[in-house]
Amino acid sequence: MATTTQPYHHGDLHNALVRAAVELLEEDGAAELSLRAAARRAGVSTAAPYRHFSDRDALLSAVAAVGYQDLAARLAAAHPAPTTADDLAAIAIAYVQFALARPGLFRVMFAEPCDPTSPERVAATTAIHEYVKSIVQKSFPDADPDAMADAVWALVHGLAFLHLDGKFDVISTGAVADRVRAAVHAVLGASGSFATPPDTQL
Amino acid sequence: MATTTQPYHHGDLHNALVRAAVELLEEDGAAELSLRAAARRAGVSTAAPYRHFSDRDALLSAVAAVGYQDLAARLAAAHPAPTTADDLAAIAIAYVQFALARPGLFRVMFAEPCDPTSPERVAATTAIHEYVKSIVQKSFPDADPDAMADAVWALVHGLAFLHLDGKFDVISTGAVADRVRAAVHAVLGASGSFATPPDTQL
DNA sequence: CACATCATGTGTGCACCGCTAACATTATGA
DNA sequence: TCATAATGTTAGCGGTGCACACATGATGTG
Repeated sequence: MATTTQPYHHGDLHNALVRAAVELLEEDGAAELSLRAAARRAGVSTAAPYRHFSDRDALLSAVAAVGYQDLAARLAAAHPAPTTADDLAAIAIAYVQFALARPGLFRVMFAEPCDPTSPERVAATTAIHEYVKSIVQKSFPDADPDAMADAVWALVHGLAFLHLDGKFDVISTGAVADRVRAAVHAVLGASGSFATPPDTQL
Repeated sequence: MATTTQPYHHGDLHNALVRAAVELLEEDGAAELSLRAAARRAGVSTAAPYRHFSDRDALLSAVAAVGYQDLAARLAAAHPAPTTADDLAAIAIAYVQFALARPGLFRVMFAEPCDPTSPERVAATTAIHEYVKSIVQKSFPDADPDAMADAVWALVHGLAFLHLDGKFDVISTGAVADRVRAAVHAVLGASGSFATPPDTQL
């Protein structure tokens, strides 16, 4: 029989809270995520979440973890085995568009002054780091893999944040993609055109 | 004579609040900036700030604006007229160290879901953008200036954020500088070692 | 100088927040 | 069977952003 009366115990409140939190972030990308709001959406009292998360930060870390996985999936979908600059640009565009499409989630993942030692977080971010490194090793076999991985992630991450914060005055999604592609190509084809060293210069 | 009794009118509450807010951010880089805390530090009631700032966001924008100027000064001090990759690396290091030394301020400048149309903000960020562009034009005369400016700012900005958020597992300040330098050099010397196009590849 | 006006301060109150403590209910296993 | 632990509830504390009515004093006009 259907139970119109809610059972006292939720059953899977932990996951329900994470899902509710993600939904709230999707709906209002600007607003801060409130533990109480997540509880309301999950249909429990305001104190219930504390049985599953030690504090707000813990819920945020769990939310961020699902965000990292979503992001990884998006990047993999953008190009399975990138080798050329254009392949990398496609992944960069996917990264930036993830940030623009889900700003609330993206900020929780990266802009929140959270506890960076949360196991969920470190596992997910380490995975991203390894992913970038593996790509970089194939695309730039002669470069220092660690340094190059840092640089590529930073480039893409920086593009995402600057676009997200409106530091670049772009509007349409298509224009964003073009601009990201141009930036990636510019920096990946730069060393040849680097200004001549001081001694031979005017 | 000294006036131990505070006058009813503050005199320059606007600037006092901005200064108080910056101080609070410096003292506790992690904490959220509270309008009430800034008011307390400035020695006025909790409602007084609303005579000078329409809401919390407006104060944050003012705080961010001074942050942008400080940052610009730091960058200019790092190297007055960069042309080589090492010059650019020095500026990148200054940018990252600004973020690490003043995390609260840096987050207000870039990580806050604020109104990006605030005149103070756009003026300051446009100035940074122009600054980066002028540097890039001298260092990479053959590159598309706009695309290259986007890329360079994004690279440096991304490095700052990833270090700030602990996505890179580094501790000492010196190690951070080395790692940033390596990243900048890696990406600025990459195009020559780009993997050969698919047709000639295994 | 007298005085109206207005910018800028204060006090109070509301709704919301994170978090805790004490209590209620139900699932679990000895 | 029934103690116990897990997981819910209600109530409450201090903090926050913000709006309202009111107090104060600087400023310009007769």
